[in-house]
Amino acid sequence: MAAGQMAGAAAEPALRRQPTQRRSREKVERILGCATALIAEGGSDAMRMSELAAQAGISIGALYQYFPDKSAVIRALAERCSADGRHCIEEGLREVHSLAAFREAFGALIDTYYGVFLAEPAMRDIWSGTQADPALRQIELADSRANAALLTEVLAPLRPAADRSLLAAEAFLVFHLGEATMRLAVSVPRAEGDAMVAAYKRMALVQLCG
Amino acid sequence: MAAGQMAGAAAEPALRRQPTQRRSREKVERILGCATALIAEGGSDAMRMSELAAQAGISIGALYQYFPDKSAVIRALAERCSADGRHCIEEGLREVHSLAAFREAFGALIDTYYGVFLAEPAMRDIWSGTQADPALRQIELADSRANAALLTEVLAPLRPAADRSLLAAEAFLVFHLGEATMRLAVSVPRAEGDAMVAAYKRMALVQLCG
DNA sequence: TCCATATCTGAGTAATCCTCACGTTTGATA
DNA sequence: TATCAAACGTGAGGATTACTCAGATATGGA
Repeated sequence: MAAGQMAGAAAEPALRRQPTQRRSREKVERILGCATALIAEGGSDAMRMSELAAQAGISIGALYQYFPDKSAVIRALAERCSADGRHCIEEGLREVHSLAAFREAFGALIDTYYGVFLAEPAMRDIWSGTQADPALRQIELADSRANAALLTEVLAPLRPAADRSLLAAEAFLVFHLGEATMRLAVSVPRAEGDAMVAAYKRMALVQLCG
Repeated sequence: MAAGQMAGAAAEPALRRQPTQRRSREKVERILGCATALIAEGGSDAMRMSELAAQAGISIGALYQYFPDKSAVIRALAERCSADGRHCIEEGLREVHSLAAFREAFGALIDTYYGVFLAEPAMRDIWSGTQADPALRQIELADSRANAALLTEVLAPLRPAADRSLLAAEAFLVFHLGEATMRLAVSVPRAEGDAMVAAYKRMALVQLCG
């Protein structure tokens, strides 16, 4: 799916002012960077729009010229994360032409993902608000579906006997459970978290590779 | 000075006023019932404390005599849910003395849980706010751990070769992923959700029973 | 230099959580 | 039954915060 814009009723755009000039684009980047830092500190609920504006070195009014509301800032971060993740998966599955290669590539992807989760508290917080904000939930579901489609595309030729649409649904679930595993793993002692990620890998591979 | 009913120095008690009289206890019940209805309508973020007081037929001040703040209402509902769930699991695993019986009992429990999730939108919403409110997260983690301990207690004798602490960690993960599966399953078309729950059962049983 | 357009500013508005000083009800006891 | 202290209830208002808008400032071309 190449469509970047979300389907559905005419929602407000993610950015109020289209950053045509380079200066504006840099400002948006600075805002998002500050937002990441503030969310990492105390979560997105504790992030104050006034504080964000101050950190970014602009007035509250200017901030609201770029983003229509607070949730749009969160959404922009989520979309950026989502794109990064998909790119990572595309790279990781590029040269996979056997089940053995798939197992190895999948394990490596999970390890990478786990590393990012350990390193980026802001990311954990953003995806946790997924039920409260329907727009954010849409992003997450679309993300999981797209990633599952990538998996399915690689897996289907390797498992010609499997029903393709069932495979897609299972890949969707496996992906979602990967995120849940990460969230849990980073909130228990490190050794236990590592064991959980390992257990998840086993479960996922049994499900995906049979 | 108020009489020293404060047990711990750090955390505020779930109920501000101890309901010594029957009238008060009934009132707490009515408040929680109205809260469930309001959350089912639009989520806990959209629940207004003033609206909750109006629905329960009391003033805003009276509401705050029972609950120290809004999150305490949510927590009270979460704790109630949690206790119900644990009771359900204890019942379901009572007479399990073989792996075959375990498989059947586990499947039945998941089906029950899925049914509750489909029927109770308020429950979905409450558990989704789990990252934003640390106290709620603690309840959820403690709940998962307690339930995993129940599973482990039943499973360990059936799998004497398995390492018990590893089994406990895996049961913890499996439990958590069950919740994640439910959340996902209820937000996709019914047929796909059913397929996901079935896939989860397979994965969980492979992991738990070998 | 002058003007049109783009961008910025920050005090103010509205919505909401929660408090507190004071009024009302209850039930044990005289 | 009458009394009163403690339990319970009330709702206007304080405090916080997302978001707006009328006016100020910066920019770049003629």
